[in-house]
Amino acid sequence: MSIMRLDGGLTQPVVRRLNALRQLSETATAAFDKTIRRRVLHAGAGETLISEGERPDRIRVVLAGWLSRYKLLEDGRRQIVNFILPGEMCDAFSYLLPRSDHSIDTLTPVVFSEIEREPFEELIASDRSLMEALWCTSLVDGSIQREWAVNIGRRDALERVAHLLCEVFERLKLVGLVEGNSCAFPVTQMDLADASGLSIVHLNRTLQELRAAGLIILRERMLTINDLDALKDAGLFNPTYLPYLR
Amino acid sequence: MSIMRLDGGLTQPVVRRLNALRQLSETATAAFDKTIRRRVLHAGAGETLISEGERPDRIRVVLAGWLSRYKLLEDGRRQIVNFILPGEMCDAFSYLLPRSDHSIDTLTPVVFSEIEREPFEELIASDRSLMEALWCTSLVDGSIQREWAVNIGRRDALERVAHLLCEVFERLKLVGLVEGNSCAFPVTQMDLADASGLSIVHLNRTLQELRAAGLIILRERMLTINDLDALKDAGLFNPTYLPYLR
DNA sequence: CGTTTAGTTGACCGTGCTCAAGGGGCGTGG
DNA sequence: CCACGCCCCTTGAGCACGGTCAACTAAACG
Repeated sequence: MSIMRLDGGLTQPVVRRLNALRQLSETATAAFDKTIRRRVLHAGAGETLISEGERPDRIRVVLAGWLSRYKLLEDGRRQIVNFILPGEMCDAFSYLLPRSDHSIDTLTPVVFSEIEREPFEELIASDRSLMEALWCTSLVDGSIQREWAVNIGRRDALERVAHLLCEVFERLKLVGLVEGNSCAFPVTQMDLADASGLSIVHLNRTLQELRAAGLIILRERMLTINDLDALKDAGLFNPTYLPYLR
Repeated sequence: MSIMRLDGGLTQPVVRRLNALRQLSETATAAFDKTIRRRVLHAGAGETLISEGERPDRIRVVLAGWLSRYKLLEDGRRQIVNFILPGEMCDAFSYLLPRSDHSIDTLTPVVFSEIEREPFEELIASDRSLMEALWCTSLVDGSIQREWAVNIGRRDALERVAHLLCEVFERLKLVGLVEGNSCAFPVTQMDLADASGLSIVHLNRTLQELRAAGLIILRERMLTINDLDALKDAGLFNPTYLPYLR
C-alpha cells in the first residue's frame, strides 16, 4: 500500500452515494471531500484489510475496486456476506465494537481512503445531515445483509444468482459504474459461489443457464445484462430494500 | 394492544443488554428507564407490528416475548432473518430510512415500549455512552445478520440448527432468561424452519437427530441443552460475533 | 516451457425437498 | 359431553437439486 495522488473524479462515487441518502450541503460535501483526500491508499488484489477478531480502529472508504466481506468456518468453508463496491464504506462506526466479526479482502486492486477515528468523529459532529447519511449507509448495509439471508435461504440457484447480479448492477449504477447495460464485474466464479452459497461447479452451470436463456453475457470480467427486467423477474428482485432506488 | 402497568423487573433485560455494550451512568440509566416506561404496550401472538414498505416512525423495545424479523417472496416463501428477544430493539434508528425493508411479527404475546422519534433523539443526545450503546445494538444486529448468512449458506442442516440454538441460548442468557441449562423456547418448528432456511419436514428430522444425539431436549416450548459445549461443537459456534460474550 | 489459476464438463451421489397421510392437543360450537 | 376443525408435530416414500470428485482446456505468468 502506498500514498498516491488523487484525480478529482475519485471521490465522486462516495459523494453520489451519500447524496442519494441525504441531501448534503456544499460545505458538508467539501469537508467530507477534504477529509477523504487526506490519506488515500491503494492495495493489490487478494490482500486482507482486516481479519475477524481484530480491533477496527479506522474507517475506510472505497474509491475504486471491489472487496469482499466474508467469514470462514474452521474447516475452510467460506461465506462472502457482502461485496464492498466503489463509494461504499468498509467499516463505518464499527470502531464502536471491540473487534470485527468478519474479515475483508480485496478482490481487485483497490484505492481507498483511510480515516482515523478522531477526525471521523469530528467530521460527523460538524454536520447533521452528513452524520445521518453515514448512519444510513450502515443501515442500508443491514438491509442488504437481510436480503442476502433471504437470497441464500429461500431462493433456488437460478433465482439466487440472478438476484445477486441485479443487486450488484443497481449498486454500481448508483455510483455511475454502469454504462448502458454493461459493467465491470471483476470477480471469479469462486467468489460468486461463496457469495451465493453454492458450490463452484453448480454456480458455473447456473451462469451458463442464465447465458443460455439470453439474460446475461459474462466474460472477461465484464457483465452485460441483456434484459434487466427479465433478469429481475428471474431473481424475484424487489428493490424495496435499496432505499436509494426510485 | 393496550397500555398496562409495569412492575420494576420488566426493564431489566434492556438495561442489562445496554450495560454489556457500554457502561451506563446511573443518571443515563434512569433517564432511559423513564423514557421506556412512558408508553408500554402489549400485543398478542401473531400480530404484525410493521410491514415491508411501511415508514418506520417510532422505536420499539421488547420487554417480554419473542418476535420475528422476516421477508416474504412473491410466492409466499418466507425467510426469518432474525428473532427479536426480550431486551432487544425492533427498529433503533431505522426511522432514518424512508421505509422498512422487512416485516416484524410477534411470535408470542409481547410486552414492548414504544418511543416516538423526538423523545428518542432527545434521549440519545443527552448522554454519549447511552447513544453509543444504542448504536452498538444496531451494529450487533449487523454482526448477527452476517452470521445468519454464513449459517444458511455454508452449514449443513444439523450444524445450522445447532448453531441457531446456541446463539439464541446465549442471547437469552445475557438478559437473564436462562435458568440452569434451560430456557423458554416459544417458537413453532415452522418458525425454526423459516429461520434456518430448511423445509419444515427436514427441520423436524434434524431436531430429532439432535435429540437422539442427547444434545438437546425440546418439548412443550422449553429448550434444555444437555451439553452446551458439545452443541457448540456440533454447530461450529464461534461467539466472536457476539461482542457482549466473554 | 512448466506452473498456476480460472473456467468447463461428465458422472455419480446424497442431502434435503415434496407430497401425502396420520396423530395428538386444544378450543369451539352443537 | 362429544364432534369437529385447526394447528402443530411426525413419519414414509420418492425424487431432484445441488454437491463431490475427477479430468481437461485455456489463459496468464514466470
